Amino acid sequence: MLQVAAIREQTNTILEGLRKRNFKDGETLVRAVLENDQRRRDTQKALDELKAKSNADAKKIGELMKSGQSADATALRAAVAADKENVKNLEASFEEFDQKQLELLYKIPNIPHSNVPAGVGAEDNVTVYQHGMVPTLPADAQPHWELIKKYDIIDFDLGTKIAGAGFPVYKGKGARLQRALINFFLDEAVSQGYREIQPPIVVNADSGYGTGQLPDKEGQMYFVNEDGLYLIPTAEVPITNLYRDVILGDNELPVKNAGYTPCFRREAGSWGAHVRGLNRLHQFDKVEIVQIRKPEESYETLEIMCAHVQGLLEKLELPYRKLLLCGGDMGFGSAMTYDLEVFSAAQQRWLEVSSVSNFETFQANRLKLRYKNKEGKMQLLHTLNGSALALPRIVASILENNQTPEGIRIPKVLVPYTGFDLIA
RNA sequence: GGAGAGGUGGGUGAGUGGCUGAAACCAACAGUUUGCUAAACUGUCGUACUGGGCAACCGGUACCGGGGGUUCGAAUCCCCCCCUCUCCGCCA
Repeated sequence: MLQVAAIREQTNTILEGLRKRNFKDGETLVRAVLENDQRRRDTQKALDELKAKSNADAKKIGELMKSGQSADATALRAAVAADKENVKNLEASFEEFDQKQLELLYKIPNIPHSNVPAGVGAEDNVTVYQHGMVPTLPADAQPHWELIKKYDIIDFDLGTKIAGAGFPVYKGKGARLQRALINFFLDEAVSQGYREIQPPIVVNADSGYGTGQLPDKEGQMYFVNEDGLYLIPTAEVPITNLYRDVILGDNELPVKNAGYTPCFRREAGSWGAHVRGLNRLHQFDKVEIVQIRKPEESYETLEIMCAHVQGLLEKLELPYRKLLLCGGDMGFGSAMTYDLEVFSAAQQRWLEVSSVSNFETFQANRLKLRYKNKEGKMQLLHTLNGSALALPRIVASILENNQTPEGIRIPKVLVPYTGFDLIA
């Protein structure tokens, strides 16, 4: 969430940023924040002054009683008791303004970085890099949802039977391929200096608010009502929340964590034409990389993280393109996002396999994640994260792009992990 | 799930209803001294919001697991919740 001070002091910059995002209610919300902020501060001032008076009076009563002037003490006591009612009222309205402020701030998305192109949707994203040849497949090439049946490696019907649609069962070499990819991705991350983390895959509400899934995406997470826990939609949530309410020392920075987790998404209302097979699931596997950086380093880090992901795709021999998302297509909390898309030959489509984002202070502000800078001043840190990588669409692409008359060819780099080089 | 103990500043840990935003020690930081390292000594050493200077600063308020309550006044008393530890039960 944005800082009120920023909204107050750089109102025009903020409004401009929201317009770039094509965020409709920007003007209204910002105005409401400013108005509420003023009232909140006025109330606090009045409240603080009244409390200061009461505190002083209370102290005086103690002194009077000690020196035996109990008549004076009793009189003063009555006066303070009268102030108490006012304190209560002021407290109540302050509470209201404070709560209102949070509610308003929760609704305002992050401000895009100046390099982010304007635009309203996917068609305005900018392709900044493209790599690899789009393979030409034989005329009888099949999409992955056919291939998985042909080779009996992923079973949607079984998943539907034991859980529901969107919960596939991986079998034999299909399961082995999953494990190979997870291990490969983790090894690659560790070799780049990331610390491997295995977090819980359920989180409490505080964590959901910390990284911004709540209240924004309440209905998109599975919720365990009995215990008040959410199934994580991405490892970003637990791994970033490790640093909720943390003040990091200079020697603890930068933070580079990576973790594999299953991810759970309800995907309510998002099942459309292009979601067959592995393209969209309720449960999938992902290795996530998370970095926490000083503000001045974060954009350089964003490029480095992107390069890491691109390296993975190149090692897997997949043709991909790198998109710089336009203002209108970015996630709520992001200041700049690159999407990486792999070309799926059999579907003739680009599939998003990774999203790498710099959140600047947007998450850190909610998380209260800070450090002391050289001048000894407390400062919010920048958080970044990226998928490195999400498995299902990678699997889909490998299956489709690498299909041969003999079977599915496994990328060389994975063979040590799978123990086989062909799914036949 | 049952019984008991406990949750205080980065850590250990004191705390009588007003003199406590909180002792002491350790750690950290700055300085002094010593030929270096070390030691010793001195000082600094929570966070948030807020008012003013609109900068190094000064003031106010709040915070001693969280939330309520009693009281003129609560870290200290009462209630609820959460968490940790020990023992028992159950169990991968």
